[in-house]
Amino acid sequence: MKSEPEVYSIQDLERGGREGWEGVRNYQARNLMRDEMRVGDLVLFYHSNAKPPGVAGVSRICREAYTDDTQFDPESPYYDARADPKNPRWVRVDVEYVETFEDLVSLPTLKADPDLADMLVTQRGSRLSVQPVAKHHFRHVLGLAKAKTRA
DNA sequence: GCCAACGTTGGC
DNA sequence: GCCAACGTTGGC
Repeated sequence: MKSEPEVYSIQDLERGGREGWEGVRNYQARNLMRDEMRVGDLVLFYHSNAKPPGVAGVSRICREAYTDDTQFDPESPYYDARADPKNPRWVRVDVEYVETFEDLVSLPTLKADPDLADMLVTQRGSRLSVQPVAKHHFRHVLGLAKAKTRA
């Protein structure tokens, strides 16, 4: 899951412990949250629009998809005038803090790793804010993070 | 249902 | 700040 750290970072999650992942306004991302994410699933927390961008840590799904009510709030930046309270179109999940990597695993690092050549986030033009991660990719990224921590 | 125009994302 | 990628909108 991607977040701009200036808006919401892994450090914010560490402080708060838990957060509703609101504001996703893309159908593909929504469908992933609604159909794939289950309590206990681990999440790579990615800092986008950062210098450098990359995976900053790990979080975990602690509540499955439910209505993202910011869609009905005209004051919210995530307001969607077309959303119908009787048939909400956007959902959020809740995530909880797991860990912060000692050093962020940067996008250039991910892109340079042949084992991650087919990971979605390393693909050109990959801008989906919620992406499925293959188990072996997940483990590999954790391995990179641990290696950095030991060094 | 096509597709051009437009808006957003996000790396660089 | 630029711009490639790509999603959405709306005219037809």
